[in-house]
Amino acid sequence: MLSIWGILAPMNAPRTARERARAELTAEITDAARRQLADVGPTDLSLRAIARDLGMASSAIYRYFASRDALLTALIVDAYDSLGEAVEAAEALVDRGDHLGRWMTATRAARAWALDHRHEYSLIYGSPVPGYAAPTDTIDPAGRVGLVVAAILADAAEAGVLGMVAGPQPVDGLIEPGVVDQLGADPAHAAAGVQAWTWLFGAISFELFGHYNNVVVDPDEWFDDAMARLAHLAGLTA
Amino acid sequence: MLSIWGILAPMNAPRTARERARAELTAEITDAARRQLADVGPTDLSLRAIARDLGMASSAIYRYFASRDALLTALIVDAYDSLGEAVEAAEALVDRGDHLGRWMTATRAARAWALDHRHEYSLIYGSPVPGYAAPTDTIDPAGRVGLVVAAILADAAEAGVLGMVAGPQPVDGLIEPGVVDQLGADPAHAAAGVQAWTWLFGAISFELFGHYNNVVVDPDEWFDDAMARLAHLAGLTA
DNA sequence: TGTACATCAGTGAACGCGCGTTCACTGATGTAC
DNA sequence: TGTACATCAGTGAACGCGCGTTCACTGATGTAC
Repeated sequence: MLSIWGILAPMNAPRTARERARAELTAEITDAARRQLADVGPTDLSLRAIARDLGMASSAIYRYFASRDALLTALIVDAYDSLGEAVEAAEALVDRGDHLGRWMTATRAARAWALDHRHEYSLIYGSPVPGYAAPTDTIDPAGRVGLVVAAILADAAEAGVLGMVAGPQPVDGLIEPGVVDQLGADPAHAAAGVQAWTWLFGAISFELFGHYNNVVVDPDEWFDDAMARLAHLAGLTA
Repeated sequence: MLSIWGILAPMNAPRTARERARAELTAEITDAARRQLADVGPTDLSLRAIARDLGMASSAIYRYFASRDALLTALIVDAYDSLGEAVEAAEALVDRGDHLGRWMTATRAARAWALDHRHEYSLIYGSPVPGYAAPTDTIDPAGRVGLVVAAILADAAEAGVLGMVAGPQPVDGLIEPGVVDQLGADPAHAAAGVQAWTWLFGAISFELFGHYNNVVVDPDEWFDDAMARLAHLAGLTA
């Protein structure tokens, strides 16, 4: 029987019963918080309500999270990771050579995740939670979807099927050099990629936040149309 | 001496001292609320704090607004109108034949307004305020910026300088027929216009909500580049 | 292997806060005769 | 023009609520000899 601990143990294994219990309860708290986010929005998320849900004293939460903000940070990281995983998993199933298909699948997966996790989506792509300052822990997970987009563009470039960026060519230096490197693209396509990334979530936010009410007929069709156009914009046609 | 009341009087003039006082205090309340929004975000907006700021009893607010939600609605309408006016005013100064210039000016004005009114922007384009359901009063003011965009495209079409929508042509029926009519465009350009409208605010939100931190070098340049590309997408090249 | 001490988890009461909303009341403004 | 009554603005106290966080304490788990 293969244990996951056998693999992970070397770095930070919960060895004692206490440590195991601690890891489990930490997870139970974030789970309860996520459950609460299903119907309540980040601002109304309440430590006391979470404690109630778990049948424990509200003060007990403080054994696991230093403050409400610390819990929020954990939830934000989890949300980015959950979204990132959903997008990566969906995209991984598509034929590597079908770059446009990979883009459409990845973006549809992002939208589906958002529709399924509306308040978790708000947590990461909505207006910032008042009084909360995101620590640096959130930077890496936040980049996962962007990296998927970048990989698609990079693969298309390598296959020689990446067209020019549509419209006026972006000047150099728009994107931080470190980020351009990380994306592994030429500056023009890096810029186009960041714009595609922006507009992907712009479209999802508009839908989720109700701006398409009485404007767009069929949100599914509409999204596909927008994403196809975005792909074209970034030079992705096949 | 021309009085503004002389012009507006016919419809709903505050004739008695009482009515005048009422109109003034209503304005003072929303002003105080807006002042509070300068540093506190929609969710934390407090009736009691507004009353304190005006030196009146918190219960007095209820003579002017039925509830916190009613006040929020007024603020939302005002914010849409303020944004709409800023965009309309800026755009109106540009040579009518310079369609691309009108687009760039309009979008820059939208961004400038957002940067100057961060929390008011959140109020209208951020995540919905929890527990608040937007009434229909907000629909018309919300459309003002969209109409400016539409007018630019329509004028370009009339002048015969509106190119095709970039990328795959949008299928018909994506946008509600009533809205297409209101925009006064063919269905393809109506769709492109709504996408441009979406992505305009997508870009502004990403900037305001911090997603460009450590990604984009110069937000001004970046915005212009994105908007130029968007214009191209909608067929606007001159 | 058993004991003595240190560490940690969880409790329950309390602190201090601010909020939206209601209500009975006082005093000023407006209206009809 | 003056009086009698109705309408409205604003007050201040109260209701009922929930929140994040702290603190002294009890009991269980882990560790060193």
